[in-house]
Amino acid sequence: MAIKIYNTMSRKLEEFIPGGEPKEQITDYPPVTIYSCGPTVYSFAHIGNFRTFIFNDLLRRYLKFRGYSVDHAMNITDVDDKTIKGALAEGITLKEYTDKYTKIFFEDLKKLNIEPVEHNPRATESIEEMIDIIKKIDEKGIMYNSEGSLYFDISKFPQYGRLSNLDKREIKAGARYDADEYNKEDVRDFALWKAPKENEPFWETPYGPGRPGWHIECSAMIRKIFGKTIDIHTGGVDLIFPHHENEIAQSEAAYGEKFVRYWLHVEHLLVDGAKMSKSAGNFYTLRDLLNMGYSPRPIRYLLISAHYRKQLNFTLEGIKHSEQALERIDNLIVRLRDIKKEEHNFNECDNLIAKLYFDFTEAMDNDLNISGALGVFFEFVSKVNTLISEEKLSKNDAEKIIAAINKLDSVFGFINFESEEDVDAERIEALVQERIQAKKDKNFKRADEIRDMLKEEGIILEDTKDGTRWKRKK
RNA sequence: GGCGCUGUACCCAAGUGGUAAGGGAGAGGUCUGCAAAACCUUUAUUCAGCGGUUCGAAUCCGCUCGGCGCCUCCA
Repeated sequence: MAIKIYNTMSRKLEEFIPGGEPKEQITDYPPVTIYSCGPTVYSFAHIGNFRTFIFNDLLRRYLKFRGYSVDHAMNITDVDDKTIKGALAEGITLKEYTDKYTKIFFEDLKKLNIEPVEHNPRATESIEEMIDIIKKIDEKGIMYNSEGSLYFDISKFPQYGRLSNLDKREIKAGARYDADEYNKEDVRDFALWKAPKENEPFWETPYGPGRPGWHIECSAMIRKIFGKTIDIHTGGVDLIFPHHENEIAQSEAAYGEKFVRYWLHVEHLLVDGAKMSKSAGNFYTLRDLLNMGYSPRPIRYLLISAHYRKQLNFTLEGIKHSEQALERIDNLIVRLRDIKKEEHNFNECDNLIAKLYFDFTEAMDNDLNISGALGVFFEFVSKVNTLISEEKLSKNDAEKIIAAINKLDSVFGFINFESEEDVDAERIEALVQERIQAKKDKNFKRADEIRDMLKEEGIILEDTKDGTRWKRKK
């Protein structure tokens, strides 16, 4: 059984073979090389952006779950029109400006429980490698210089357009192909290197001073970090054209070898039925939502729970639904931890867990079908709840089940969330004890009073036959 | 105009040829001093619509209607 993923290049579901060479065992494969297009650090990322980054996270986590090791890079674009403009507007250096938003970006990633990746190259730290590629392209005569800017010559790269299927495209009447201020021979040619304008930062090169075009950094970083064909390249669907098409053109023209084996593209997050985007103004940042009182955990759940190739319509109601779903999982774990029974009289626990793994893997192997996998998981939750109600599980069974849930959570990343120690634990515990005594004394008025008081603080009490447990409402 | 994604219950969402997963919400029941949690039962003769292929289709084909995106910076 192998993982199947949808490759934008072939528009088909393909069996995933890292390195292009089938091996006997998963552990025989070299680390899976992944490159993900990261953010341009000119302002806060919005949660549409995070949908893609959470998908990247799901992908690498699942590969690891399946036994692959991963070598994953995500870039930080820290020089482009927007960052330059932003720095200028604030009267600080480009570096000061981009450092600020880079830091915020990584904080947000952490809040969403997105694993750090192995490499986070910055565009401004990869100039040398960009020039290397440009030299190669130059040697092959596939570029030209126009007013100090260097352009890739589409007409000399016949494969251009294979990824986006736009090679034979007709130009829509009125399309703004003349938007670029520079002189290009063909409207579809794109800048490898841009001549400096007034007040803009620039780097000295054998081709003269200037700054990178947008697409060159990804090609350069991939070469710098991986040095050869990579397995997976990810990004939002809006990057298929022109960004990824241009990356392919640059890298394959320069090095004459296949650039990427599998192209994975994440569909957009919609809000009110339209694409969430900065320019449209219809976006939420993570901070917006946190300020509204939502937690990162249900946000992660919501963004991860729909299949990545389907548009997902974001609503605040969706976050609430996610909170409820998570509560169901949390309640199960609380119940499992509460089991004290020592003797074993149930023999199906291992089978139940084995089936969980099998069905989960089957769903996820199919192009990372997380919704199917969640269905499998919640069926398991129901079964275990029933077993607990029937008092069939021992403490040992419960521990095995918790371990299995944690194993799946190495992929989900929304169950075990960092939670701070409860500073009020002692006080709450004392009140709980007082209430137990009140109940014994049939003083239900006082008992309810305590319960209501704690509820005000968001603390839920649950009476079980073994005593009272409490939890914070998430 | 070209290239894509998409339309499944009140909401979210799997299923891509074998007779509709799962979550939320709703209703009834069990348990409980009352709750909460959990469990049980229940909620789509039907998958935008209409044709076709097939023993059999939500799944394949055709047409129609609707939503979204890319073709310009964009995850």
